[in-house]
Amino acid sequence: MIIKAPKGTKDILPSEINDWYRIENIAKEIFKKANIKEIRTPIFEDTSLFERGVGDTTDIVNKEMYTFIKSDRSLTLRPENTAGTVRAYLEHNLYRESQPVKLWYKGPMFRYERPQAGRQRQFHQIGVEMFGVQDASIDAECIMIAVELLNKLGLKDLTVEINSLGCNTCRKEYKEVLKKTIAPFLSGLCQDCQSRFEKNPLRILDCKNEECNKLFEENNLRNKLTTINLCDECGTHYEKLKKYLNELNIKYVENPFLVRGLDYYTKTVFEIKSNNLGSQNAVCGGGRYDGLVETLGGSHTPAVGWAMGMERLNSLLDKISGEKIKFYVVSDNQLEAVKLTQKLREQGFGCEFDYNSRKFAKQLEKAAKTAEYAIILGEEEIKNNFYTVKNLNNSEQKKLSFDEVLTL
RNA sequence: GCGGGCAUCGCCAAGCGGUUAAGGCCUCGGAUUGUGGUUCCGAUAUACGUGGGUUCGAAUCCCACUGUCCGCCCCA
Repeated sequence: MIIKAPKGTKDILPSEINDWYRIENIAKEIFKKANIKEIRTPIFEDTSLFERGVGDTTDIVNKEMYTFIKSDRSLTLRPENTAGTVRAYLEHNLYRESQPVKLWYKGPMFRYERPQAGRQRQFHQIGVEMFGVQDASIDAECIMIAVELLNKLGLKDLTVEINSLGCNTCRKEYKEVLKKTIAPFLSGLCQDCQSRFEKNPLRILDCKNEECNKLFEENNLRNKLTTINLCDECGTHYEKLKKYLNELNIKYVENPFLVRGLDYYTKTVFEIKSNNLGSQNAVCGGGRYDGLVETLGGSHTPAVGWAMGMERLNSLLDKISGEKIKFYVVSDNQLEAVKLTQKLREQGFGCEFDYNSRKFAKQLEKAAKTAEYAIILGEEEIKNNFYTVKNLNNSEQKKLSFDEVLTL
């Protein structure tokens, strides 16, 4: 019996690795221009980091974490990387550096969920976190960078959705209004919504349950509840963000029901959705989390960030075909072949040689699949100290010296 | 956690109760002894997810399990 990769995990094979590099390379360029620095944090963290950070009413923390105990310590495979980044920001006193601190990361995340299209148990995110700026201009920059990356990757049919969840004060009021308005219908709502009612009533508006939806529509609840009464500050912040996005020519749709399932979001939240994915259609999600640094033991520090699902991105992109190396040595003398290979590699060229002294026809066939040029090194060449070089794209063949080979 | 679909060689597949279980791709070898990508020939030496059952007989019918995919939920 062959052991298979665990459910919801995938091997990334050599034939697809270039697809990953493409995303990473384009992202790195963009991050560099924006002066965003890379950070790498552990793949597992103290369980309490996620309980406190992500929020213990969230699905992620409630039922999706890979948690294990090792010598009396409860550890958890990171389900997302904002909490870990904030932890590192605090642990290494990054708040004492000049602000804003702008960080990016990429790596595997783990959530115990039922796998389906665009959803795995181990998946990869690339993300950005920016600390220390209250002004909406950084929310705009954050979204701008995400959009730039998606555009550079050549993605089409994307929709940027935005919303504001308000800060703690206005949200508290809004929650009361929500609860008052929904209370009469509570018994008709689904179980999830019933438990959300106390813990996190904001999420009720997000419910996709048919009966809940019916109730909402019959009583026009959604429209009544759409407008969160943002306090002055939050209202201005949101208006400012929209103004920036308009000026930056970033098209967006306001989605008042965009309520994220992570507890730490405040004010701005956004998602970028693709129409070419299945039901898991968010390629990018993020928002502002002004309270998180404080929740995790720091002083009040505003922050914004987003994350993208790399395999979702990949599934939207054309596959890149494998690259060829420069040279392939065709020879019936393996010793000379490997020596030439060594010399060429030392000069910085990709080179392979044929391990079997088989017919040149076979070797050439392999060469054509592997390389741009075949270097034929037979008795005659060795005796007279030259190389027969064949361009495998156009079949041109020349007799060259070693130095001439280097100019190819 | 709840629904639904699917499981035939490395990949794509035909087959729908009695076949030596097609075919294509890929890989490997060969077509008079140093030249590929086209063509031709051949090979991959018991491939029907697993375990039960029905039947004279099952890849084809039934059951269970497992895997996978698609939805719900949630999210990236």
